[in-house]
Amino acid sequence: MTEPTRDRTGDEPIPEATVARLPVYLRGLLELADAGVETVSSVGLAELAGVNAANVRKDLSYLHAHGTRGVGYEVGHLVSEISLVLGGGRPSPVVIVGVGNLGRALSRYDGFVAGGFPIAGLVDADPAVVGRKVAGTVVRPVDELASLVAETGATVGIVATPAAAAQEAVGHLVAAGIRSILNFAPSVVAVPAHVDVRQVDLATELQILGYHQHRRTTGDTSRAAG
Amino acid sequence: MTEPTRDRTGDEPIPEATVARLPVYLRGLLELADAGVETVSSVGLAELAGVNAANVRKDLSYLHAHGTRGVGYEVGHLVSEISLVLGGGRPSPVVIVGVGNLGRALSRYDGFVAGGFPIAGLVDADPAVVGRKVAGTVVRPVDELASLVAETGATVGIVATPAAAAQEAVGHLVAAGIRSILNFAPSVVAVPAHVDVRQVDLATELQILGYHQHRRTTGDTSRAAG
DNA sequence: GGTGTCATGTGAACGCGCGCACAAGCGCGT
DNA sequence: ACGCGCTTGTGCGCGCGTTCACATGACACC
Repeated sequence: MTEPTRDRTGDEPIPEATVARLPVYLRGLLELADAGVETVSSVGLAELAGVNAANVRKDLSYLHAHGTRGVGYEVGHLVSEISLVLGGGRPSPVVIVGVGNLGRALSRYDGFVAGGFPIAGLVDADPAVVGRKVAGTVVRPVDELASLVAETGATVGIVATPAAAAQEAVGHLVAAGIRSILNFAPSVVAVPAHVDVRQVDLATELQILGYHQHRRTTGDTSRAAG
Repeated sequence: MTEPTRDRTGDEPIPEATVARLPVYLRGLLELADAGVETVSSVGLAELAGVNAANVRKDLSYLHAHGTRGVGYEVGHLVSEISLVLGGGRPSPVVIVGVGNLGRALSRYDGFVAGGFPIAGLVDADPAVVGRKVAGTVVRPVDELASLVAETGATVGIVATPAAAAQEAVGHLVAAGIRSILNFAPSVVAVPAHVDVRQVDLATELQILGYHQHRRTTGDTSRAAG
């Protein structure tokens, strides 16, 4: 086992692939909790999350969520443990930059609030949009971004601008003190080292699907089935 | 898992990681083409895409897009080559299931059409939504999904329903002959082996960001060594 | 026409992540 | 009390992906 420098309680570096699966586990666990289930095995959780059971066990071993041999894991304990690791235990208000079609949809998306990410405010560069009320929140101008972040304690920024404005939007967010950014604009943005950006590109996802489909139809050797 | 037995011209299996980068390259190349640039080096393209230059070269080596030593790659050639690999050369109409906030935003998203994915139609299970016109298209009931796919030749399905309805929506799409699905619902869905599903979960992305932020603030290594 | 400069293309090594398979351990029934 | 069955926890091997480093080769300039 490659043991990193330290093994302190609470801040071992969890592998990125594991972190990406934790939210999926959490969703399944919350469903189980709603259904009144109190314990779950790695196999059960694996099916719920669509991954391998050994993978689940290894993932959970990175947390302090030990299970009971012969029984399984306690659902409630796992929920609180994963929630703690992912969110630090408290909600992270989100600022959305760019109130176009996508920005409006995101501001109304229930999953954010449910997942501990309430909408702290909306910002747009277009004067025609500023001042309008969207999803119960008044859209504010870009130059109020810093004060908005300060007031609400927002820690996450969502960029939902056109591609051409994405880099500028990110710049504003960074200047306002935001260090976690979710970028929906189809544009590679540059950020300082201490800022974390995740890219969500809808068209890219479709193009990846397109590759596989194109591959299945043209390079299809299963045509004559052998 | 497809059989990597064959190595014919035109359908070598391109590594998944490479496929995921090709759309990013394509975006950068289109910008260059717009700017009138005719050739680009692997270093230039790497900066544009935010990846390593050697990675770019290896990625492009999987395509039939050979460059010229000492000069670089021809932008136009790369564009057509990547487009061909990703889309098969022709547009793939998209059917959107679920016309809630997200579905409406997606139906109006310009990037889809620009990327070769025109909206073929909208479908919803809610009778109150069916018949309404969204983004210039009339929402149709779920039971017309199969005929809609047949009429429009749609090849891709987007699921933008609540989580509880996602599995059913996927079932309808599969039954209608769709083999490429982009699922925005926060739910793991089961599909037959010949169907390809990509998951885009907004809340999950935020939670991953939350982990890193939580880690930076609590397990701050800049504190004291040892 | 020769030479220098530059960029491609690729061989090899490193690291990460995944999955198998097994040992360790807990609980329950007898 | 004891053994049996179930499940966790993990060591190990394999494959993918990334990156460095270098040889190959084309173009431009003189």
